[in-house]
Amino acid sequence: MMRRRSPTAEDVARLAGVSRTTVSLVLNGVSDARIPPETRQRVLEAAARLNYRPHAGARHLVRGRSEVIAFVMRQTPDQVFADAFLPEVLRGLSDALREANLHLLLFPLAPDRAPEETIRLLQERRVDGMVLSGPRFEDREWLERWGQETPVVLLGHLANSSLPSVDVDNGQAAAMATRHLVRLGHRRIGLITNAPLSYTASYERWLGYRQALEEAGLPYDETLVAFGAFTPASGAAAMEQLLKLPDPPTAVFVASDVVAFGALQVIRRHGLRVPQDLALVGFDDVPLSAYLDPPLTTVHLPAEDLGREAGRMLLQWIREGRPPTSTIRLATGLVIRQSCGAGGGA
Amino acid sequence: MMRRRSPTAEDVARLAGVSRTTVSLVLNGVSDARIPPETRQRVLEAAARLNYRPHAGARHLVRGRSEVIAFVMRQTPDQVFADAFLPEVLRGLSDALREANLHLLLFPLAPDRAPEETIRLLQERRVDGMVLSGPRFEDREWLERWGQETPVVLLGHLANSSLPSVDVDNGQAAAMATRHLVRLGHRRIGLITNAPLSYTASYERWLGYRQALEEAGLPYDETLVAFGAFTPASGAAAMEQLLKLPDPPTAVFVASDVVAFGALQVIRRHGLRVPQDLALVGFDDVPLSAYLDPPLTTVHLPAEDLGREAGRMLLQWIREGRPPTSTIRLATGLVIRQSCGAGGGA
DNA sequence: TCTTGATGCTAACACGTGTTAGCAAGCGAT
DNA sequence: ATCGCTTGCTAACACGTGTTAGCATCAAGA
Repeated sequence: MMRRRSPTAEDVARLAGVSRTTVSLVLNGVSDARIPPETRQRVLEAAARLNYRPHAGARHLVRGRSEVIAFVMRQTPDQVFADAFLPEVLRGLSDALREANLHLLLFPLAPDRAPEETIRLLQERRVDGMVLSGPRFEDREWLERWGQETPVVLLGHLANSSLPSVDVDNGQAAAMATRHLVRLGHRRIGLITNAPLSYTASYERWLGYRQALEEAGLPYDETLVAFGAFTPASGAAAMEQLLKLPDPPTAVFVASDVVAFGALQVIRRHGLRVPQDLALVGFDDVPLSAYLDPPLTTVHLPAEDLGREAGRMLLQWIREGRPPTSTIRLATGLVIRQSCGAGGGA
Repeated sequence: MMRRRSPTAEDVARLAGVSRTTVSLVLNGVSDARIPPETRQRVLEAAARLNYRPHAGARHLVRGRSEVIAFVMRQTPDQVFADAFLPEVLRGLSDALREANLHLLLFPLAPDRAPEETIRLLQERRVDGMVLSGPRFEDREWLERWGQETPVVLLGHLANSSLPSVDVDNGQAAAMATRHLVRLGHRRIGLITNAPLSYTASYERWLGYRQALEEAGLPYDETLVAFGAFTPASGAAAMEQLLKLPDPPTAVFVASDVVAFGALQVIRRHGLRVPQDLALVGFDDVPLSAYLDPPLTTVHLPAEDLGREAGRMLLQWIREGRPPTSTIRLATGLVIRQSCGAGGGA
């Protein structure tokens, strides 16, 4: 197990019978250094024979670029839904970064912890950029400051922030989901939010819901709105509240699949059938919501695309040296299954 | 946006009125260098004032340690179940690594891609170790070779490999699940595997199932075994096959929750009730299986612990300089809900 | 024959840190 | 006065790479 020293450019140079400089010029393909093909060949062969790999640390030192992007996860462990998409997001992101030879360094940062420690580590690593997934309100200040020195892209939305971000078009999506219920003939349509309205995404979905009602000439009835908070349990409580109403809704848009799971449980406990007695539309298209009974009609969240777009924006910033001012809002689609009552094949 | 040069140890030295060596000695807390408290204080203050952070690349170069661990994800995007646990695993892993100041560098490596490219990157980065999640049979050779030079821990199991690994005790778990059904009085207990038996985990669960039957004096009936392959669709097909039997089982152990989702759908389509007509036990305890109808009784997979243990083993190898020969098998627990017919509160 | 310019290479510096060997000053003991 | 020992520091090297300036050699042109 003695860990032997890896070959250096010096070793390659010796084997090829040239100087280390020449090795560097050849391997980096410097074009204005006129190296004749035969020398080039000798160097390449020597490098291959020794299985030479340039030392990333040394390269970082001299080039000033670490070729590393930090991925900071800010969501709580109980925000299950966010978790469900993490792998997809990571795939999209690393896909986008691959072409630029950038790598992802992971920094879990639980929301109940102060960011100082993580900031320190980010600085030590001299990361070339950062993607923050699930920014929180309290993060605004340090993020803005950080953004002065290093490219940052937010995955999700942060109010009053000038940083570029990638998110789903929550308003459009929620309106689309609600419109779908309107089109199916419902007049009393409830809303269970995915989180308190202090969360931007939650607020935007609420706005979309209201907009769709307004378009349809339906009144906004406050009693038909209940608040979830990430978990199925919260969805169950919210649904209980709605079912207790003297005149309960005939359809509910639940702005999170996971929250909808709890809601669905409660509906069943009350002996009601979905969609006959109560129609349901969710949000997120969690991988397993297709396998509920009944399969959940829901808004599809393009997780991999979100990651990929975040990667693209970051690359753009890095390449051009200044932040793209834009904020990207990805459109979503409605996945019509059976919980809304419009489903085929039930 | 001009990216200004970060302060170096030299800058700190100048500000504190000492040499760079002294700065290094103070900041690294070298104990046998007798630095008087007041000098120490001056250096610390200067470092704080300049917000000095040592350059990780330079450190890597001189120390020979990158302080980075590679996390290689080998699972396919459609192995949904693996995805579901990734975030938890990552949390456990990075928790364990934090104390040693190690960080996680992510390498998605789709199973249909050759590993050479990734190997090259791992070598360039000079990672201090690696965790491979979801090793595949074809990976054995390069992994063994890699393990000669760098610490590796497998998350999951690889046949005929001498590398340390962390996995769930599949046999024990499957036996426990099957025993539970036996105890509930079932005599004809079916099995739907999570994957073809060529997968180690699948094979071990099959063995555990057989063992439990044998303990109970029940015959092993080949016709009661159907094969799933990761997806709900495969579970649906397998369950169709079992229900077509002249004398179908009264209970089925499905060795994967996700596969069980498909199976459950088919059961419902046949107009059968769970657990009254057919009892079901799953495997994995996917976050959402608690919200099925009925909630799924299942074997809990301690994902975060798996990650943490993998981290611990890796640290041990790094510290002691030689691989721990052991393979860790984490015990699991049965989460009794309602699909098995023993559940409370239904 | 001398100049010019291209060709094919290399010496040497820079990047920011950890670490070893050792230097100067002070001080007590011989 | 000399020796030895401690205290408090620093000079200098090493780590592996990218890059700039420049050095020989040779051929062609004046």
